[in-house]
Amino acid sequence: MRDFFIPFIQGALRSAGIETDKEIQIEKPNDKKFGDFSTNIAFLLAKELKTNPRELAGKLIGLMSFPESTVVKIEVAGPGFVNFHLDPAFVMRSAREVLVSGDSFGRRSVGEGQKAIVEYVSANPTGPLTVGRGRGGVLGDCIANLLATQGYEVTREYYFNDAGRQMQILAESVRFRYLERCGLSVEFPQTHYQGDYIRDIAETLFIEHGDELANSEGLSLFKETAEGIIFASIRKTLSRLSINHDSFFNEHTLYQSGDNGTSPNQSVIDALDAKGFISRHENATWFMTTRLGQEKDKVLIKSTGDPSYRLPDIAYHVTKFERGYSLIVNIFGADHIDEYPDVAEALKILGYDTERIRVAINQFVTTTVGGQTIKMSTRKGNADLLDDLIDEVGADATRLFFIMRSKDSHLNFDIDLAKRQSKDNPVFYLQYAHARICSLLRMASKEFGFDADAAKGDSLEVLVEPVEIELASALLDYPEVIQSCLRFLEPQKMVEYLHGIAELYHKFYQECPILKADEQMRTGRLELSICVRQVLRNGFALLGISAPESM
RNA sequence: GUGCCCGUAGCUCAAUGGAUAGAGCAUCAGCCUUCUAAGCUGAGGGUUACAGGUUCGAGUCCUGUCGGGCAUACCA
Repeated sequence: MRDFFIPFIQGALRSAGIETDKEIQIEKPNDKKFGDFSTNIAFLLAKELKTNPRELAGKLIGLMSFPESTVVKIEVAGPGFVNFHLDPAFVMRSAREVLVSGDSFGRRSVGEGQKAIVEYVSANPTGPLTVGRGRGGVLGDCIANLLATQGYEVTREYYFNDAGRQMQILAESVRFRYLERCGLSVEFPQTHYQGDYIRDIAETLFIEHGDELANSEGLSLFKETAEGIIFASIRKTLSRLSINHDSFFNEHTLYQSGDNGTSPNQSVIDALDAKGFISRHENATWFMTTRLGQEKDKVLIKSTGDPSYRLPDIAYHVTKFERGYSLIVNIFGADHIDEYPDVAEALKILGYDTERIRVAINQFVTTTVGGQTIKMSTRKGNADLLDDLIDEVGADATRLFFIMRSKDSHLNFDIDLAKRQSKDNPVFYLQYAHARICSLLRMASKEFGFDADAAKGDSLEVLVEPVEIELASALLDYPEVIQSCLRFLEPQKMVEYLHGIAELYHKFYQECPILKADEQMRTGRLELSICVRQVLRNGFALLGISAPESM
């Protein structure tokens, strides 16, 4: 809807002989007395034109003319806002687009022909997913969904490492538990994974092999078994939340030589070396980040000869560019906050355009039960598990709670609140609105033979109640909400928006009789209801929550 | 110590640099012989942690102070 105004404002600017590259901002005033839309363009230009905003605004509205029955009033208000008042019939006519576009309402083609990659979760298979990981997972998944609506060809990728030190500790942990299971007395180190799932894996091995592994020193069977079981459980947990990656990138491939005889890791070292950013001392290979103003250099290859996590991280990102992605989105937890800057610096040195990369860092999740905070740690085995959370509150509530807050804020996941099957739970509020419409349409079909699938929106224009106009106008904001979510990588704005739609619908439902109205009015209100249902459905799909037809 | 995030109603949180800072919960007062009351209407509740600055305009941007979280590894 905002786009509607742009050409007219540009036209007025041209007529006034004003050239500017300033972005024309259209906003929806909070207070309706300021019109349906407004622009602050006069403020933005007043300074460089050495005039006052009110005067400029007055001049501009004199140069704007809108088609019949679209904008009914333009006025200058306050210190220089230009406010537009729409013809309600224009709003209702426009709302037909929701019906016409259906499931693709809100879609755009701006990303057409471009590949985007979203990397999220990326937990190493050392244990079951914790609640904290879920937040990044849902955030990444929603961002991928949002990008897909804009025409991007989206890859959802999971990056993992099954070769590092943590996996070694995992294998040893399983072996200790296995030896215990064989009846041998061993001391389980505090540094190792304490969780019960280690015992379960050991039990699996014991059932399959009895105690015949007790004397072998090799760890590979322990590691492979653990990895297989844990990875399967991670993927199962994710799929419960409708998170399904289509690419799993194993860090190990970065160690293997390609066609040119060098590994991606080695290529990074060589390239950085050529630029003079590599030094070798103390038996290690260093990335000279001090040349970039940092306090210390960073180790890329340890004195053991193994790369530190930084090197494959850089090499991994190189592959994202080399695989042809024009948009690269990374979702990290706050604990990895120091990881990305070094990667970005290295990529810049190697000549890659880091502007294509967008990083979303989500803050931590604390869960509270009965007002008490649970601290989490995978190593100590007292983590609150994502699976347990889903068991308790359901997949829809889990997803919604994870994204209903800004990623920059700590999330306080109140399990008691989410568990309550009552109006306190925001997911019910949204879903109830959808179910209510479905029920209404079922009844309309039964009583009047109303065919929702055949509705074209021809009767929308008979609607004149303020709440009806407001609702239709709000529905038309949906495409812009998607763009806003992407601009800030904040799907939470969609939750807020849908909540507002649900609220307006409930109000409309309360104030306006639908099935009891005369035929024309009834049809118009049913059509508006279908529009609402469509926007809710589309929004729910982006957020990955279900749209129940009855509750 | 340094870097990043946060500090907004009793609680959990919103608010592209815009006009009188908004929702939900909780509290209080109303609305079902009427399409789903899992709903709606209304009321109370604020020096946006504090002090400066930038400008037509600051919760938002800049500087500093205080408070909380995270990170500061040859772990990932």
